[in-house]
Amino acid sequence: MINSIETSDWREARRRSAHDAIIDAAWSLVSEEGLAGLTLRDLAQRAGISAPTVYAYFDSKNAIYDAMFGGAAMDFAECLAEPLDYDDARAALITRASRFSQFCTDSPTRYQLLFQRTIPGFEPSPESYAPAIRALEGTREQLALNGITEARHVDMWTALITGLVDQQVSNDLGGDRWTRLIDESVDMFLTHCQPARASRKPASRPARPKGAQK
Amino acid sequence: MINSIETSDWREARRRSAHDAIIDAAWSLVSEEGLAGLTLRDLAQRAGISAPTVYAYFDSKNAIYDAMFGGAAMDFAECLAEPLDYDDARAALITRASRFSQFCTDSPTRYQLLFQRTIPGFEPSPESYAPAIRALEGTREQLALNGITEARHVDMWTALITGLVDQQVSNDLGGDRWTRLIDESVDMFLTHCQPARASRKPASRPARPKGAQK
DNA sequence: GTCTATAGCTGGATAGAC
DNA sequence: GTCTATCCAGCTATAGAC
Repeated sequence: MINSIETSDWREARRRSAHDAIIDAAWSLVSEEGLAGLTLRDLAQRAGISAPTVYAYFDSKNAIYDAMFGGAAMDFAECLAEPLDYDDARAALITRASRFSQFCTDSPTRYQLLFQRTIPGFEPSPESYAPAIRALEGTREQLALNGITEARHVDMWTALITGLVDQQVSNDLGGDRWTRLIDESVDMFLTHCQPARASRKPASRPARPKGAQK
Repeated sequence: MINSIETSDWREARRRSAHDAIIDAAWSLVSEEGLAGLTLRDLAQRAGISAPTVYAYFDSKNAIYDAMFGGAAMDFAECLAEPLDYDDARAALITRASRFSQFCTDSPTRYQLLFQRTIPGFEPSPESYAPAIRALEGTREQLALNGITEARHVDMWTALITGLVDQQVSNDLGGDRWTRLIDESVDMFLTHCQPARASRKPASRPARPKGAQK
């Protein structure tokens, strides 16, 4: 990608690409067999290497899960960090919720890994977890732009949106039975939480014209 | 329990109690080791029998999960079926949501088994699943008593409540960070969904004075 | 770094005596 | 129905040659 790299970076790049190839194979595998269905043998076969070779890149099976988690968390943060329409705080909030929903329904396996802790002995490392925290911070800022700052309202928001997504993923995969309710749900939420605002579309934006997202 | 039972019922009763003892041991085990941590060896040890003896009562490991699921589903339906205050539809709805929440947070493992399908090869049998359907029907009726009949509003309700519970179970086990938001969330929901009603407390109940539950 | 071979373990399920 | 003994499959992870 970048011109003029040194010899040691060469090796590093090669190693990194093999590393990534294994993770790609892992995603491909779990998308078919489920998260718990990941085995080193199958993974190695799909990656075109032998099982022990995997250990040249990862210390353990959980290290593979952690790398998957870390990558997914970064994708997640990136997905939500893309610029929004700052002229309409409400529209931006809906967009954000839709992106979250889209991200989750795009890959239920990824959703399961990131948001439902279901793998027996696995806990993500703090490094892998960090981007997810950044994303929540972004949510908080986005809500603040809508005049919502109370902690309990932020909690209501996360419950509302994850509830919709969870129902969608659990009970209507591939459909839109719940995700299509995002608009109305956000309306309901804003009408309830926005303090002294009668109509839905805010006439004046609350402070801060830039820098909401990353 | 009942007087004058026949000899064949004796045997049946004994068998049933052994059956139940195994399921009890299974719940005890998964509450410590997690749902995926259930193994026939550990289960047998906790039940005070040998591993193969388990097969005298269950055809397979999944049959054990199914029995657990069935019992939990019946408890669930029963929990929600207890009589409510029919004088105040809104209060009854809140009570129902609180019971659901309580039921789920009482035993996260049971919640996981019933509502998050996370066990690799396991699908509950229709018989085991039936009570859960009954319970959802009860929810629908309870919502109808609040004047809420549109399908999309029923879906919004389930998403809202499961969202709160899910966040509670996932991120604040043992606390009440999200469950304490039930009241306010129900208010928000009713204010949004109740068609032509300005105030929260309905002056007149919509039809049907009895038979909401069960 | 990559392989073959295999250790070491744990799991579900079965055989057959009692 | 209950046991002991065992089978067989699958897994993660390591050893050691190349």
